[in-house]
Parts: sequence; C-alpha cells; structure tokens
Amino acid sequence: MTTLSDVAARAKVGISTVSYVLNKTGLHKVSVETQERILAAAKELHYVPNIAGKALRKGKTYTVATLFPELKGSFAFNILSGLESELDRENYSILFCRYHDCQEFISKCRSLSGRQIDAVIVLGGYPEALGALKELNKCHPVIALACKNPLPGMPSVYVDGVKLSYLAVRHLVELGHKFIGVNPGNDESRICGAKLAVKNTGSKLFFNAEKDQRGNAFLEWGLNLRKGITGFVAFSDTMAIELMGAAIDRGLRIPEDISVVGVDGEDLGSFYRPSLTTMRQPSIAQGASAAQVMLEVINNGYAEDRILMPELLQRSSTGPKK
Amino acid sequence: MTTLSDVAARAKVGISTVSYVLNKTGLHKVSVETQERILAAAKELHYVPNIAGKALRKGKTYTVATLFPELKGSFAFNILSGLESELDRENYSILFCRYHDCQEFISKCRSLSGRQIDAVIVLGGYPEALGALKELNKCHPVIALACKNPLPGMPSVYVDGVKLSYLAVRHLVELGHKFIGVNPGNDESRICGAKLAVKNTGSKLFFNAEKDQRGNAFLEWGLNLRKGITGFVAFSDTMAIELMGAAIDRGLRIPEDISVVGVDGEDLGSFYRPSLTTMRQPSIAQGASAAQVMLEVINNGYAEDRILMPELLQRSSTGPKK
DNA sequence: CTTCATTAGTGAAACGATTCATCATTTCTT
DNA sequence: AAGAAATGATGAATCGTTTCACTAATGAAG
Repeated sequence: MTTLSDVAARAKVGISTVSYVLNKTGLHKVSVETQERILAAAKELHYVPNIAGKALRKGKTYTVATLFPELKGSFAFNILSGLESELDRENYSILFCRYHDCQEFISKCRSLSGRQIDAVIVLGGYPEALGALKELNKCHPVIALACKNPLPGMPSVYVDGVKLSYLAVRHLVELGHKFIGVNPGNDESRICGAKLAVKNTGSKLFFNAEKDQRGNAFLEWGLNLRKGITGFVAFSDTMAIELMGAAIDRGLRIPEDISVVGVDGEDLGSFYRPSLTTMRQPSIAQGASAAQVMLEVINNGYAEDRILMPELLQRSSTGPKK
Repeated sequence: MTTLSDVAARAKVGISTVSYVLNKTGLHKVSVETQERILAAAKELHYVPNIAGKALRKGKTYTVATLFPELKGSFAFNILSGLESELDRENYSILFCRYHDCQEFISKCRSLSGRQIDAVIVLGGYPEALGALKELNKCHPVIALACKNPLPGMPSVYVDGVKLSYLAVRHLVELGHKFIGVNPGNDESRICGAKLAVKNTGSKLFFNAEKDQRGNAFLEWGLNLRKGITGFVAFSDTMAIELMGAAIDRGLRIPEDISVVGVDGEDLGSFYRPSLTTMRQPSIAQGASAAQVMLEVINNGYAEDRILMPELLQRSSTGPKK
C-alpha cells in the first residue's frame, strides 16, 4: 500500500502538494515540473488513494446504497446494471442491500441512516414504514425507484403508469375486444389509464382489485364474469404467462379465444408459444435515470422526477376478437 | 453525527474505554457499572460507529466486492440475495460491480485491486484475463462463484457439473430415448457426466459443441442428424424454452415427438406449456455458500471448495420415447 | 513494610487524506 | 528602492477509531 507520503518522498515534495496535484485542485499553484515529478512518482508507485482516509476527512464516501425488495425475473439485476454503468463513470460505488419484509425494511433503513454514504436508492417499500423512510431521508438524500413519490418531495424515477395502462388496454380495444379484464391493484394511474383507453369506444372494463393475484385465479375470475372477458391485461409478465398456462390447460386457444397482454417486457416472454404481447418497461434505463437523478440531488440538492415511457411489444398472445 | 468522544463525555470516561466497551473486547477489564453507563450513553445519543474511521484504523472495511457478468433471468439477483442474507449477519456489506466484456473485466479487477475491501467474489471471467485475476488475488482474497477453480488454489463454489449432466441425460435414458443431443460447450464435467449416463445403456450421445448457441439452431442441428434426436438437454432454461418454441413452430409435439430438459430451475419454466423439466441449480444457496467460503477465507486464510448438488425437477416437457 | 499482581481506566500515537494558514521567494508597481 | 502582490510550496490540524503503553489504586504475598 503506497500512501501520499510515499509519493511525496519519492517526488521530494511535501505531502500536501501531492494531494493538491493528484486532486487536480486548480486553485493551488504548482509548477509544471513539480506536477510532472509527482505524477510520475505516483504512477511508478502505483498509487491509489485510500478511500477510508478520504472518506474520513471529507465526509463524502462516493458510495450509494440500494435497497431492494424480493424480486423475480431479470428486472432487479437490470436496474442494478443501469445504475452501475451510470455511476461508475462518476466513480461512485454501489452498496447492495435487500429486505424481505416490512420489519427488515425498517431495520435496514435504520442501519443505512447511520452509515457513511452519499445517497440511497429505494425500491418498493411499505406504507406502514414511511416513518423509517423519512428518518433515513433526514440523514441522506433518498431517491425512489419504480415507485412514485412515496414521500412528498422525494425525487422519484418511474414508468408512466397512465400511459402504460392506456396503451395496453387500447391495444385490446383496437383488436375489437368488448369486455376487458385488468388487475391494476390499487394503482390510481393504472386505473386511470385503463379508463381513458375505453372512453367512448363501447368496450367495457372490469377491474380485479385482488392483490398478489396468481395468474390462474385472475383467469378464472375473468371467465366467471357474467359477460365473459376476452381480453386480459396482467400487470406482470410472470402473471401473464401463468395465466396463459392456465388457459391452455383449460383448452382455450390464445389468441383465438382470449387475448393476453403482459407488463415488463422480459425476453423470456418472446420464447413462449404463443409469444407474449407485453408492455416494455425500460428497466436498465430506469436504473440509469435513477443514477442521474441521484447525482443531481447530490450536486445541486434538488432534482426533478424522471418519468419514463412504456412501449407496446406486440407479439402473438393478442389477436382480433372472434 | 455522534462520535466516540461524545459518548465518552456523556458517560464521563475516557474515549478508549468507550471503544473497548462498545467493541466487547473481553480482554480489557471495565467495571460493570462503567459498562452500563457507557452503553446507556451510546444508546441515548444514537451512536453508530463511523465506518471510515474504523476502516482507516483497522485496515479492514467489512466490505466485499462482487463482480458480475451480464446475466439474464433471476440467477444473478438470487446469488446476490443469498450472499446478502449470509453476510448481513456478520455485518459485511456488498459492493456491486459488473462487467460487460473482457476489457472491462480487466479494468474492474484493477480498480478493485486498489480499493479497500476484504474480499472479492467473482462470477464468470475470461481465460485471457487470468492475469488480471491473479493480480487482484495478490491484493485480496478472491472467491470464484459458479465457476470451477479459474486459478489453481482459488476457492470456488459451484454446482457439480458431472452430476448435473449425468442426472439430466439419465432421465432421458430412463424414458427410453436412444439418441440424445446435448450442448455442454467445452465444459469437461458436463461432457463426462453425460457420457457416464449413457454407459452400457444402448443410448447414444451427440455433442453439439457450438458456443452461445440459440435454441432453434440447437433444435435444427439435432433434427438434421442422421439418426434423428428425440431427447435434448439444453444447458439453460432460456435456451430450452427457446428450443421448445421453435419445435412447436415446426408442428412438433412435446413430449410426444421430442423431450427437452433445461438447466437452471427458474420458476418461469413451470408456467410454460408444456412445463419445462429442468435441473435445478440452487442459486440462492450458491450465494450463501460463497459467503460462507469467503468468511472462512477471511478468518482462517483458507477454505475448501463448496460443491452443490443439482436436482431434477421433473415436469411435462419430457416423456417416454414413442 | 516492601514488593508484586491485579484491576480499572486513560493518553496519545497511529491510520491516510484534505485543507487552512503560513512562509519564503520572486516579480511588479510606483 | 521599498512595499505590494503573486507564485510555489509546506506544516500541522483534523476527521473518528483502535490499541499500545502506561498509571493509580487496591489487595495479596513474603
């Protein structure tokens, strides 16, 4: 481990001069020759700054924490990837934290509060844990990812839920489906977007409000409705695929008998038969945007929300109503 | 930010005593009353140790880096999760790093070399980048994950490839398949396991050595062989599913016409129709094991490899040869 | 009554970096 | 030529911990 003073000794200058030069602090005047001598010495000795020392002195760690819920599929890893490539350029590192339930969410918030980090990026969360989140936000800037403003004024990055829902439902409407089932949970934007899509079209919307619904239960609910639903929007690819499996098990044909739209845009959906029509949510871009927002907040103390646009990936699980 | 000296002041003791008490260093004698006074003061002031200060002094950071390649599916995130829950208990944090190509792998190895961390867990890697890995290993303990001993003596955690391959092929043999196609890449263990499984059975094995094969190409290769292959082992669920899609597109029935075994054990495979028979590779357990190996190496300077056993998940994509 | 352990506790020196305040020089003004 | 200003460089304090070496004070042993 070579330190600043090793470099200083070799370049025959004071320790502080080395620091000034290596940090390119343009303010302090150092002659060109000295600079070169120092740079050379640093290179020869393979000097790398000691992050702990730096952090201790500056109070800044160039480290941000991420707090993830349990997630399946490649979504989480894509987010991480997007974050990483954006932050790496600015020499920030990512700390990975994860919670399984509300209690653990709270305890991780607490322990992150006391940690030396520059910001936290939070996914998911719990309504009953807003206190812990607020507490955390007193200690560090917090950015909400894939979750719209959990706390007033907290900068967020998310996919436009109204548009997402609108595009998915409109796709089914345009295919002629008259009775459409969606399970937006209690997400206002999704409900709103779906309503917008059927407005003045003659198609009718049915909301399944059940939380944590499985695909087959959703299908059953739809088929049992008086009118018989022919178009389904499932708010995740996993559920959509599960729904399709259940439909095939009952001898239903897709898309001849029912049409299914998923949400996420995972690659895997394209390999299913029929391949899954889905709403692509740009996960890597979400990570990258969160990184940008975070940097803005760190540098300017403030950032606007970043809202990303979803996109319809039309494949074979949707077709004209027959 | 309350520091040790704040606590010391409130408890009316010296700063070093506080340190001894808070670190439970059993060696130094401190009277019970004083201990309680200090503990109380620390609690009242919400003391949390400054990691930077600690790291600077001790040269130990309680941070380990992970180095991931690009990966799809939930594998990577599961690994991270397994790591996290195991390491969290020991108060280690996880730094997330990622590479896209060989060059970036090398540069990340370099930058990790200079960083203050206690160990590195590496997935994937490149034969042509072993130098960088060796260099990294000079600076920190390195554990290889899901990759068998990339460097001699480097502790590794991986799933038993021989067994994996053996079980997958034997399953097809037992179903009566006489011509079986596998694509083990250049993985010796997988080739070996597959050979073991057909030994003295009358079934015959065909190796597709192509790297980065897509599912449909693999299928085509198998169908075009002189004998006509009826059983396929694809060494990832994604490829297996892609292969099934391609088969269905050609009007083949699964498992009546061909049987397909995947490898990974992702949930999504169970929703496919037919649902995918696959070899489960315990990804969370792999993460957890890597964490344990890492702790062993950090504490004892040495650890045995940890080899995990795969498991056959029999579903509907395999059936008797007809 | 010394001497020696033991107990309870403290002071101060690191660890490696940043940065304020200071100091010689030299150069410019007037 | 004397003071002011700019240039180039440095010393030392500081961030929060840990931990070695040390000190009182008490009790036990000889």
